[in-house]
Amino acid sequence: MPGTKPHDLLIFLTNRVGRQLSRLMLEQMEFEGFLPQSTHMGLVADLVGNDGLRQQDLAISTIKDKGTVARALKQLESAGLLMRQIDADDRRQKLIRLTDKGNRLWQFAQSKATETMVTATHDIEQTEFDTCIDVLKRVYQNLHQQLSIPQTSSHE
Amino acid sequence: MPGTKPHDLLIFLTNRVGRQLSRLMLEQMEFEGFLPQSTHMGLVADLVGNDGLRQQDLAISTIKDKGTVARALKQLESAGLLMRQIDADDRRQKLIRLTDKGNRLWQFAQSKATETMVTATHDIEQTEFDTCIDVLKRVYQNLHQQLSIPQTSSHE
DNA sequence: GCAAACTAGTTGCGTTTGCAACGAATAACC
DNA sequence: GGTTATTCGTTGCAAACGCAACTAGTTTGC
Repeated sequence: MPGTKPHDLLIFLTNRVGRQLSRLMLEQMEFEGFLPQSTHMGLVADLVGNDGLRQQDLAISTIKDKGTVARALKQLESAGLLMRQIDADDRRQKLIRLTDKGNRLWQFAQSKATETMVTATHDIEQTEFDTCIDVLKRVYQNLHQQLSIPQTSSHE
Repeated sequence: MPGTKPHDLLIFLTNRVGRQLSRLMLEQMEFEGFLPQSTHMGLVADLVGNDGLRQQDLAISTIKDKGTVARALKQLESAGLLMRQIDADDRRQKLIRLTDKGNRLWQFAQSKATETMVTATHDIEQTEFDTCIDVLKRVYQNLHQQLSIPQTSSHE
């Protein structure tokens, strides 16, 4: 990627590394008859240890359209990986909770991820890697607020 | 994203930050009547200062299917942003070169990217950011070899 | 020189995705 | 209390993507 200024690299590097990791990991990810996709795993990652999230929350954190989230959750539910329960306090929203099988999928994914990550980071020191993760987390947080706002409905 | 081990974060962080940056930047990217998409900009980024790449090369570096690349390049060509010229030495392959308009698109994109990147990195020190870029570059390189190999045709 | 194997790019097809329109439930306003 | 505005989730639709089959051009082996 020559000809780019440093700050331009981030958008291409994140997109490409993300796709690389997704492709390499997902091809090993068949779990009890279910073939998860990138979208599925992103949702599961947020749901681990976080019972009771709403679909809207997941759409915002994963930066996916709420329709996309709805469909992916439906598939995960059909596969028995999570449950969607209508909130009694506000019957519009559904509260989402991983099942035991969903949690096992997450454990399985973590074990499978190790090998790929060893290859990916074999020449990278731990402190450098940690800095990278930390920077990405902060970028994510900084942009998160930008992206959440657009609910300023255009009413004409 | 709680409940994750450090090395698991990379796949989700890269995918999410990549999508965040793509969405924020692309919505400002209309250029002389052309509305570029993430795939278009990824290709242009590789073509800047690199005349004569083949479609196959671009498919590998951007980690996209060659059909996807073919279609995106066709659109960029129609918009007058690049030219595809059949290689006289090997008439199967097409050599790709940005036009002046294509180079102007890149300049335009860089100018538009600045504001978003300032927001994204306002609380991040330059050295940290550089380390992050460097780590991502190395991860990209390490995985690149993994992904390029699959041409070991299964012949049975 | 010719047939088989291979490679670069294109195209058809099914899946995934984002956008927009919709229905149901709640909140806000008078 | 009833009307209007918002919000959450679903669904229709069109665009984009990956896979696989295909065409055309090149290389290999005899």
